[in-house]
Amino acid sequence: MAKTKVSINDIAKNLNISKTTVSFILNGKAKEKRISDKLVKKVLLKVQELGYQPNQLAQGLRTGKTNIIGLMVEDISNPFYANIAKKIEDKAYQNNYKIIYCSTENNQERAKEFLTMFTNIGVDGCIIAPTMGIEKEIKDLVNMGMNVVLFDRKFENMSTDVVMIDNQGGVYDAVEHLIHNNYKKIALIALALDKPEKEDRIIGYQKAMNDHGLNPLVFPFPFKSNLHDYVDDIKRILEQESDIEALVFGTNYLGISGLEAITSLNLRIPDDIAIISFDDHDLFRIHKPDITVVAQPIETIAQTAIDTLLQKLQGEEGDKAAYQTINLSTHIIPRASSQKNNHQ
Amino acid sequence: MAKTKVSINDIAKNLNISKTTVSFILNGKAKEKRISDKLVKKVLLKVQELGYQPNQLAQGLRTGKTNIIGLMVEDISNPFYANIAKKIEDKAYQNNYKIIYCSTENNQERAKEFLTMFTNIGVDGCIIAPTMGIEKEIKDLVNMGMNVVLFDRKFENMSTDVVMIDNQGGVYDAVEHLIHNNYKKIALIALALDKPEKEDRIIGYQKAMNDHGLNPLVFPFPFKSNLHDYVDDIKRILEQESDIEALVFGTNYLGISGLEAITSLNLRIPDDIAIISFDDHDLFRIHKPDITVVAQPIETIAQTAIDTLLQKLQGEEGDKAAYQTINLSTHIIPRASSQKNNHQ
DNA sequence: TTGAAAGCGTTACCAT
DNA sequence: ATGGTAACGCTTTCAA
Repeated sequence: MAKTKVSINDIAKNLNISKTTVSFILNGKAKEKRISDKLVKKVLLKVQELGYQPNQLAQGLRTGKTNIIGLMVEDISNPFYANIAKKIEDKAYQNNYKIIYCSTENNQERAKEFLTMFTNIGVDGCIIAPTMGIEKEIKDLVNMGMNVVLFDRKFENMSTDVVMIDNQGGVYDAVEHLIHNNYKKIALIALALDKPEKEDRIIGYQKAMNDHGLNPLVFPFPFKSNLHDYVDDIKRILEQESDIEALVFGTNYLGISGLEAITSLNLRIPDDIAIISFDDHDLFRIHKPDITVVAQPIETIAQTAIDTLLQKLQGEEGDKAAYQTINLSTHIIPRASSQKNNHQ
Repeated sequence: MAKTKVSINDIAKNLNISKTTVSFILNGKAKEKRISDKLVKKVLLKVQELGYQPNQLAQGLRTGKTNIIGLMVEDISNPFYANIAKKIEDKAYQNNYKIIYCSTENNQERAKEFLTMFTNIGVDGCIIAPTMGIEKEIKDLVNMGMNVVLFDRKFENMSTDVVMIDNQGGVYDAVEHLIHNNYKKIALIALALDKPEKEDRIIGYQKAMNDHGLNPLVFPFPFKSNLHDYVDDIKRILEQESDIEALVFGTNYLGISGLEAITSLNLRIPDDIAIISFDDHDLFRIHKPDITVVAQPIETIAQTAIDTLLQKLQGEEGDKAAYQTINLSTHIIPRASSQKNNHQ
């Protein structure tokens, strides 16, 4: 911690005026308080000279506002979250907010501790991609008056703004895309933090399969902190279910793990097996063959989340009551991994 | 910001004792102050009951310690930095420190503003992967008594701890690896934020080439915030210098851009051109053929940086004077992109 | 037009 | 063994 910082008192003493006056000037209330232009200039000059910077801790303590936004994501090293974080941080910064972020690794305990940290530190609001099991804690936060915007996952009956994408529709489209390319035996490998029947990506898959009279085949996975563990699991699936024609992956790291599994089994994409993954990724774009994906509108998600929060933070107290759920749609980026060369 | 938080006063009033006593108990000074076990228990119980959490702003204001560490990196969406950030955050969290991070995008102005933000907010220390041109600001920070650990890049004559990797040696090894695999016309594509002759990765390349009597061919690049822009540049190079046999990339995103360029020109790796890149990446591991890399010891870098800082923060005032530069070495992960099948 | 003083939630010195 | 109170740096009400 910096030692000898110059405080508002130093400015005041140095100029033989009261710190009140300095504070007024610094907070742009000079006109309102009809402080003479001369004095204003003198103070501003001294501020420059002494390199005064307000202590945000004291400011925060006094005003109850810290200009800090808490951002909680599942895994900051996942490009999906990293890019959202970057965008959010950028926008926050432009509006004079700082981001204090944390990466939960889907650890419920950690997530809870981060939430109390947010309140202890006094963040003005937070943007959260919630993990399972922290519904109560978030509710408490909201009840205490914290401004919260959720994204990526949501809870039922929660009084917060939510930015979601159409997970069901995204996977539905993916399955249809495969069906249109003449694949029939299509399996889904997806994360199921909650019960499978409550996971939208699984639901979307099942709907699509049913609508086309095909048998669904779902492999639900728990979250694993070591992503490499998925590779072996997927290899096992591929070995046991060798008649699978196409695979849909519910997240980018499942897709990447799948790619590794497929490669190590010497299967060819898309001839032996077609694949399509949720979330775009450099790797999917550059891989040969390149991989068809269900792309999330990352920019829009970030933009919407931060805009919504800033509006709450800067808006009237009145409109705090109005909560909205914003649904954004995904789009398929068709690439080589989902269309057999010799087909049709 | 949370509204009705229970304060230490509430506890005191509720129990009809002074807040001093509560504070002593909460800070583990009960024995030292010989407070009765009964009272201690009663207070702790009430704390539980009321769900008291200390206000860290007030704590910070009073003690001059915030338990916040500032982390500044070039680009949080680069897996190299993201993984380091994750590791650092993890370790910090275990030691009851929070991370407030920011991503400079190599923007000098932004970096400077973040640094003043760090002091205004009163972080206890910071870990910085510095961009060019902020040498003076970092020096000021250090002079104010801030604990600073630098990594990834360093400045000369700076009184801070530094965690570096052997950039020269890493590239040197890469070049030798290629030479051993019978490549002669080896070019380097690397970032040069500073003058090329001051960039260790460029120096290492030149040394290696000279030591083996080969002509160096360096393509230095400025930082570009849109990484896609590199692709076209690299394509142009490949078209103009069609006799290049092997390419060394100075960073992972240059390597990825190179891969895109090579693919779009329909060149085969490693038969038409061999490549080796600095920094490992999922993409390099999974790409076909997989890409040889100079891997940085990410875990160790993160571990060393945070350990060094924590030691400073928690250690005696005395050892602040001792600064060390820690050099870690890289290692080559040989893969298919750097050895011709028909060679030898 | 300017200033004194209270107060935000803590900690810590000095009493008792 | 416990409590009163000043202080951290700032904002803001009230007074002059």
